Amino acid sequence: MSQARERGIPDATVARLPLYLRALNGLAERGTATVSSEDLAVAAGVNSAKLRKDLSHLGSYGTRGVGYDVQYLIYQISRELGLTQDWAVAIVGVGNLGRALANYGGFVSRGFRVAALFDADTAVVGERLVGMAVDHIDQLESVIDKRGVSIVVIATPAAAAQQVADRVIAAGVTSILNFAPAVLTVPGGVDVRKVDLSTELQILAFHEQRKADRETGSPMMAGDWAEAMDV
Amino acid sequence: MSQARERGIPDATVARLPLYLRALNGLAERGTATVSSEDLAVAAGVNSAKLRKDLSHLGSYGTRGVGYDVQYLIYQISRELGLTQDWAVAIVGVGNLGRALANYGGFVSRGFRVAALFDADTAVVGERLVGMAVDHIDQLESVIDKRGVSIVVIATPAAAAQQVADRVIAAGVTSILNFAPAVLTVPGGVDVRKVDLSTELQILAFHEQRKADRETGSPMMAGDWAEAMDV
DNA sequence: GGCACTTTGTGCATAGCTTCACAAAGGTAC
DNA sequence: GTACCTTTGTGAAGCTATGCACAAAGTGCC
Repeated sequence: MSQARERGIPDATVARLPLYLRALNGLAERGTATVSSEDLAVAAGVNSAKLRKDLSHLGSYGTRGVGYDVQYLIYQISRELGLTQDWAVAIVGVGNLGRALANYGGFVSRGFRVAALFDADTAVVGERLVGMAVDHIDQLESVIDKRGVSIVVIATPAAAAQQVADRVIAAGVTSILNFAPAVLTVPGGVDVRKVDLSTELQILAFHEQRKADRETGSPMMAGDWAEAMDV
Repeated sequence: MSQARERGIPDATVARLPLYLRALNGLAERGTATVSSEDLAVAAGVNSAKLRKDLSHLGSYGTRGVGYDVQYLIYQISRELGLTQDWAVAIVGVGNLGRALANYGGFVSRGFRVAALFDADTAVVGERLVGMAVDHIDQLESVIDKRGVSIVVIATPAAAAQQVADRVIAAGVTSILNFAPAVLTVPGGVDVRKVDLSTELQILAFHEQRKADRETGSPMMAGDWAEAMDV
């Protein structure tokens, strides 16, 4: 057991725990009782040594010669991730994306609950969505406080994102998931994660282009950029 | 100049280029002509040494004592990311998320174009969205081929994701952006990036819980897990 | 031209992450 | 109980990424 459990799980490990959890839930649904690190690693799409090292950060929950008890490991990971308690999530910005998020099934699953919806557009305020009325952004602070919201999802246009972040932080929120394509500046102690669709596409485009270059053998030269850009 | 430009930009750098590009576009809109690594780093929310090292991988595009020409750098990064050409993107799965993606403004911006929409539900097929009719999934291969689609976004339920991936790969696609909460198994040479809402929330929950633990000083004990889970 | 100032590009040290490889530990069969 | 098999947990090595700190290179003033 040695130095495990001493609080200090690497970020890279934390980022993979949800992946393992999903794989384990899949196994549990199919009635599997125990699983080896090798099999679980395949299901999660990672290297088995990495998987074992990741799990060893939580404690020594496997049995040598046998593997891991699926249910027990699900519980331990859930507990570590804080999913054994209920998190009240607010979504700010009920446009296309905000609606999609509110309706997204897997979202509301284990541990998370959409507790508030906000929008600045009075035409949207009052509308009901997943059994919840949309509140006006003016009520942000009071509703967050009243409903015990601890995680806020920002799905507003980029221009509004920083302002929303400032307000929810002032209201005591310290965890933000940002879908707006904007860099948020936040004080220390506040966690921001961002999901950015165009960034992901651009990364894919980079690799796609590289594959194409390799085939044709024409690594585009740094030619007349002014022409291409008309500056 | 030394060893730059020798093809082999670190993944971590590639992942940040879109961030720099966005910051630069912001500066360009405000009419800024040149920018120092320090200022650009602040705008992008990174360390300036890291920024300079990242940019040095593309080549030596700055001027000592002055900084970087905003327009020129925008062009160089765009070119490196492959945004000077047009990418035809298909979205598979026109549910809430698929619709949100299709309508998402920043998505269709620079370099990307929604060229096809697919769904398995005949009630959705034929519907028009962003000037584009939804095709039935049966037409997947032929439409991908006809419209030159090279990047596919999977926004289907998890159960359908692998099957969709197999089909688009068979149709010649080698870049996939996966929004379905499923691990995709793909052959070598195919790039998959995944965006997972519940994973992000779970990571936030982990940190949020840890903050709470630190305050109350009650690091939840590994108690009767069977009770909590009812197994 | 020379000097002072600014800012890039990068060598180097450090930190963090990944992977290998194996000893330790548990199970099973006889 | 012993021998053998399986699989975990982890030390150690290698690799990648980060950030400091500074020499090199440019600008502009006089």
